[in-house]
Amino acid sequence: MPELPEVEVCRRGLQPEIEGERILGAVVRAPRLRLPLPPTLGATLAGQQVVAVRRRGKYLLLDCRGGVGDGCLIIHLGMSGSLRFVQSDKTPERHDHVDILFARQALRLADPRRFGVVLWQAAGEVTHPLLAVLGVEPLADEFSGDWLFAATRGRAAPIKPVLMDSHLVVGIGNIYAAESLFRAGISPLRAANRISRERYQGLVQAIRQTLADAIAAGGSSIRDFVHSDGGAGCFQVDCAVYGRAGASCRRCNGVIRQIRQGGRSTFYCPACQH
DNA sequence: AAAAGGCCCTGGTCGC
DNA sequence: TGCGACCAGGGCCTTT
Repeated sequence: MPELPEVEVCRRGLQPEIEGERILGAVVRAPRLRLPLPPTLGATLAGQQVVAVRRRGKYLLLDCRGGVGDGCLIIHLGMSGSLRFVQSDKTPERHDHVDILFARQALRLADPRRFGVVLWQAAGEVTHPLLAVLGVEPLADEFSGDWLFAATRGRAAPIKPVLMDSHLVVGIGNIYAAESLFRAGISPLRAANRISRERYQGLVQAIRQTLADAIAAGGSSIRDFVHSDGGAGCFQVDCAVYGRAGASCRRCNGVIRQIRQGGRSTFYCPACQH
């Protein structure tokens, strides 16, 4: 499932291909994903030039200029979304919901589970509600141990679901939350407001390193996919704890445990994480 | 305000 | 072999 690193790698793959290019139109084959698709997307995008490819959290933002009016195409890949370039006349498969048409190729969105989002935001409007509520970027300077310590005062919930709260910090999903906590030696069960400032500094470093490693791994594995949501769903092919229930911890040889938090699986090493 | 649970969706896996 | 139960999971929503 695409978390921040996957989306960032996707952005980097898209940028050289479409920045500065003109959109000829769009084909929309599904009425809705997580949200209804803009019914007039093709007409809105026709003639637009892509002037920038940005990322905010797990959202891809394609800034556009020209056409019927400037704006931004907002794409979220949900859990199972992927983008790839195809020849425009290539027969779409069952879950190929949207094509963005360029002169030499089409950018095709597939999303079997339909948790993704494609929206158009006209320029000049207030920040889209989906983006307005997002927290800080974990790779930005602002995201520091001091900041996270301060932000978690009064949060009695376990640290793992707190890390996954996109209103606090964006882009950290189930996999990287588990991996980062393992790297930092912090139990996913520990209350967020019972972690010291010093340990938060270590956690922030662990998060940054985990995300950076995954981006690096993903950047080296791109082929024709702009983004691949392949089996493991994470570029960090070599997860230390995620998906390893019952296996032995690589640090202490203890047994990796799987529990449920907030309806979601959590993997951790009870011996290494406190 | 925070926290917990439900819901959306499809494909893969597992037990009978 | 077929079928139903269950799981995966981001992010919204509602309820407490």
